[in-house]
Amino acid sequence: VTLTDAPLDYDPTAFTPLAVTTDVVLLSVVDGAVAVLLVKRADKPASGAFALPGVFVRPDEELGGAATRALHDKGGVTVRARQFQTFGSVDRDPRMRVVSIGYVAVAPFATVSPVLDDRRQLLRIDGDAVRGRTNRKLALPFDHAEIIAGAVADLRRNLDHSAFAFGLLPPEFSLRQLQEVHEAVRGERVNKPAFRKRLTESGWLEPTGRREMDQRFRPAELYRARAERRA
Amino acid sequence: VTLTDAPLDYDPTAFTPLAVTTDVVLLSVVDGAVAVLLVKRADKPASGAFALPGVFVRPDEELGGAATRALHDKGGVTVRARQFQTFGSVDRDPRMRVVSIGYVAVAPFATVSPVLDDRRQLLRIDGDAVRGRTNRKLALPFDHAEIIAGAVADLRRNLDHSAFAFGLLPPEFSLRQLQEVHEAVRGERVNKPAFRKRLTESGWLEPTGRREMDQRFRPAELYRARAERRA
DNA sequence: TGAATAGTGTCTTTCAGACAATATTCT
DNA sequence: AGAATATTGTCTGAAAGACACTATTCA
Repeated sequence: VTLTDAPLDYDPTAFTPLAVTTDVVLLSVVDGAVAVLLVKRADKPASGAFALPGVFVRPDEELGGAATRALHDKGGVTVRARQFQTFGSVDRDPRMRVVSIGYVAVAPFATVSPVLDDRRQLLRIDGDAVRGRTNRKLALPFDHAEIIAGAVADLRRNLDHSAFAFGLLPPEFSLRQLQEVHEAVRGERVNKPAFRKRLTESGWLEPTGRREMDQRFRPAELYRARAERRA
Repeated sequence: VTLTDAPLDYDPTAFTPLAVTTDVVLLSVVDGAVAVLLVKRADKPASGAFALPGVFVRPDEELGGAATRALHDKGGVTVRARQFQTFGSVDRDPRMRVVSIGYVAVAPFATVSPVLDDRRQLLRIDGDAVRGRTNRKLALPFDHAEIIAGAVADLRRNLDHSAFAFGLLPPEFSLRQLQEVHEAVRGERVNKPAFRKRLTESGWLEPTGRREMDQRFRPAELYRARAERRA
């Protein structure tokens, strides 16, 4: 079915197709701070500027598939993404009207680091701003700053309600690492005993029996995330 | 700027415009149950069936504006709507590819009741299903059942975190009414003293000094929602 | 043995649920 | 007075923060 011979609904004059994209915010924690994967744009507008990986949604492609494709083809990373908000201001793209469906994904630094180069960077988020390699505040094209802020807010909201946060860590991790991730995302320190008690009794964690290696002092127990929550 | 002479991005073959709509889920509480405003469709497909009020987004129209227009023109109600999720399965509309941005709104029954007639009905939500006038489960067109379920879940999540729930009540209300609304949305009873203490100390409520009238027994104090939260 | 971090115990505060008592209004 | 509901008080248990203590590892 093409667009032109489709039956019309209600008000025939109101129906004009729009450009639809997905933009993906891949978040990670680097040195105790939340960071976002940005890709240097090859094309106009804003060519050469760092921006979120995004693609136009194809007519026969699911929205989640488009998000995965954006992250894979432009970001070089293959992880699951979750829809969080849609951005569609009339003037958000200078070329034309573009509605962008925002997706958020998380990954441990080790998963992202192999693909980083001149064109792909994992940049620290400092409050509302993204800071570049030289610690300068980056001006992002379109409304990508707003999209990133929305993704971080979404991650913060869902940190406790889901297993989402484990995606920021390697498969095996210590409770200290988990706490550092929580502190980085929430932007504040948390109480150690309370955090440990809450998490170990949450049913999400499974002890591996292994411990940290190459530590200078007492090594920590390692845990992994359970696929299914358990009592 | 028209779509055809716009500059191309990255992969030129990937860019085809899609139809974009907003569908609005207006929720209210009727007789202790959550209900949704549905409108009888005038056009194909599924003409004559009850469905969510929705419109195609115009090229020069904000998304929120399209949601307001859908609710106003098709629903006959003028209230603020909030974006909650975007639905875009390839086959969700039999005519063609349509991406729909879901909005949720709330209103007291008294606001909606004047516009109800044969074509516009406020129907009770029972678990996952919508029940019609004759208490029969209604089969909704497209993925509107899924959209409604998403809106209810969103309302439930945000019941405490925002002033959103006050929109389900008239400007002045008693604590008992407020508790009934919370119970209807959450689908379970709540503890009365705890609820009262939590709400009265939340900073959202302002006593009006007035009380209920036309009650057979002791009248309850009336409150109104504060625009700004206060200590 | 000491440095440094992992992990635990205890006290206190806060908050919500359970239950019941008191207060108010109308018939 | 009595019915019926509004409002409040008290007890209890769960959970988190503050603080400090014990345990473990390596240099």
